[in-house]
Amino acid sequence: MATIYEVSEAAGVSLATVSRVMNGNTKVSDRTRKKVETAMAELGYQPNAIAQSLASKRTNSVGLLVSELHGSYFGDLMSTVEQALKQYGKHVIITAGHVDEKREHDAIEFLKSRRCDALILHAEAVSDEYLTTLCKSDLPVVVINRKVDGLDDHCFVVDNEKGGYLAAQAAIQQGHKEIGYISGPKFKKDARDRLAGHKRALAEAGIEAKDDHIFEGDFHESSGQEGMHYLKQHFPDITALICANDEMASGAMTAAREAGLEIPQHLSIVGFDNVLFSRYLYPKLTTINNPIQSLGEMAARWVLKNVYDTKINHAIEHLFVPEVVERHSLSKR
Amino acid sequence: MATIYEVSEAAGVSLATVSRVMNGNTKVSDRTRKKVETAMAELGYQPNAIAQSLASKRTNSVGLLVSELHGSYFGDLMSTVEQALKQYGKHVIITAGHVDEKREHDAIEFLKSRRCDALILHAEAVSDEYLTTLCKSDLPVVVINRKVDGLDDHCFVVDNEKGGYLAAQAAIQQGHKEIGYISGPKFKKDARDRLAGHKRALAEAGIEAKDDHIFEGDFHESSGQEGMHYLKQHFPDITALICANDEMASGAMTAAREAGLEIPQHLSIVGFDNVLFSRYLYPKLTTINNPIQSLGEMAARWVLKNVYDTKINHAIEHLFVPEVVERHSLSKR
DNA sequence: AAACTCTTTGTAAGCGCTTACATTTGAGTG
DNA sequence: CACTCAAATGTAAGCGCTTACAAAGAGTTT
Repeated sequence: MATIYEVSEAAGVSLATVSRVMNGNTKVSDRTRKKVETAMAELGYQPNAIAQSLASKRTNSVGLLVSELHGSYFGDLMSTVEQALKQYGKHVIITAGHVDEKREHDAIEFLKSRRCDALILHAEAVSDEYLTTLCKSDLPVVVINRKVDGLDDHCFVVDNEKGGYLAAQAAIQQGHKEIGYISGPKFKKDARDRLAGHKRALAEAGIEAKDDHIFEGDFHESSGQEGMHYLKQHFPDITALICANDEMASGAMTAAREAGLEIPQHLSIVGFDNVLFSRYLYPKLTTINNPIQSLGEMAARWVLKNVYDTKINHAIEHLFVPEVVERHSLSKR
Repeated sequence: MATIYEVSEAAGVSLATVSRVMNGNTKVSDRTRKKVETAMAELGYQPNAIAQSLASKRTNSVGLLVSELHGSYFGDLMSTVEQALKQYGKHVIITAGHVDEKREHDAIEFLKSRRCDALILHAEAVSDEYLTTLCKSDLPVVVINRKVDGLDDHCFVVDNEKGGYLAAQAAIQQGHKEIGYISGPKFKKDARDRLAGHKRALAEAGIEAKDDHIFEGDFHESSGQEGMHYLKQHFPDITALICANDEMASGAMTAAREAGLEIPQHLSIVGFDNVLFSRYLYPKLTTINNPIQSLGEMAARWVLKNVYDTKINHAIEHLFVPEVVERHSLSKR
């Protein structure tokens, strides 16, 4: 593999000049530029990004931490972030934290050791303190889908409380009064917020929020099934079920059907997130739009603007408001 | 950020010694090791992976090219590969090629410029020649889900022809004779192979393979819907529909239902891939297991063994055989 | 105690680039 | 034609590590 040195020899110029035509920032006369470019082409020269990074202290790569590498939600996130950055020649290095404190921590350390120019974190398990320290360091960091007090400028969040509120409200407006809820794990802030919104809506409508109508799941399909079993067994009179995400809603639908309940005739179901597959469920899932793609795009823009000084016209927003996506799994009581 | 130099000063040893305790390959006395480790801890030292890579000519990262960053299929692939490599301290750098020749090419060049130690490619658009040249270079390369003549040792594939055969056979065994088929895009080898298997099964059963019973989709959900519309309109008498992947099967199910067809009573549907969500469709999708995870794991093992000299016990296989996954979307004629 | 091993540690030369600074070039002046 | 001054190019010092090789210790043996 040819090095810059060989190119400089072949072109009869100095190392510095070759470097200059590569980076295009300083002036080089047309004639020498041509010479260098020919030499590069002849040698099939490809700059060594590692060496460039070491010398320039810039890797042109941004680290992205997600919880999992699979699943619609993270797929959408990764995809948007990558697209947005690639447009400007920046690359993402993706790692998974698996919602485990140590693994998230390790993943972040890995990204730091790779000398990413910035970090975009969908961190669920590490502490607020850790994130705060991280943001205070000179490595630019943004946090997705999590609000940390004092770090507002670094956080991109969706109003989960409002989303929870909207979901419940939608059910209430359809005349439902006995409403079950399958929550996400309570140690997660977004799960708590969604539940809080849910309760607020019930309270406003004068419906008593019974704690045992709430089943705590883990955001995975299987816990949606478990939740459905639990609710069906203990509270056969519920007419609507609200799930804190679409995966659990899908699980609940399966379980409901197995129990002989038709959706939405016997039981209405509302999800949350509006992941891609929610529209392919049967019946198509009524859900709350979680603009994860917008979050990802904003985070990417923030980085482009604040780290790479890219001129971006769009304003940068930090709070996103969810909306109800009406489909077919919710109907009149 | 502390450097190795500061650590060496703090510990009162030379650079080389610090490097030695980091890499743990050469002997260092316990006493100095302790001293160095303390110094590291005190300074919060974190090795600069970039500098390490430049000096050692090894990045401990392997490049992974996928077509998309979203979708179950690639999610599963990325996830498995990452897990397998992480176990041994190796990392993946993921890029997307978007099934476009230029973009795939660029993505591969990017991975090369990042000096990955090896490449795992799910390349669909670049030419066989390009891949062959690549494999001949001194950068270790393996190819997933694509067989390139002469590169057998580098390819990990599933027997798509057999899969197509099995899907059709399953339908035939249930007494179906009028069978529709929604194919993947014909420029893709795997799509062609699956279709070839399909035709072979029909031929063996003495069923005429009518070309207009075959709709060419693009492996995406929407083309499944289109295919269903087309078939329903032109060949209302088909009783079974085989789709070249699960996404299209899901689209077809939606379209079928909208057209008033119940599954599997009016129409049986068989998919291909057995992606995660296929079991959450309603009815649960009968499909062909595409062991993409095994492919990913094998590819990772190959790299560990051949590039990193890791001692791995398991044998490395190159050809995987698909199986029918019986669920509820296929029933007797 | 000298001679000889085998370990442990240090020295210094890169790895392939970038970039501050110095030097050269050459067009534009009076 | 000597004289500026800006533009183009070159020089060389790193960036933070690894690693061959040299040197120094620490035991052993005679």
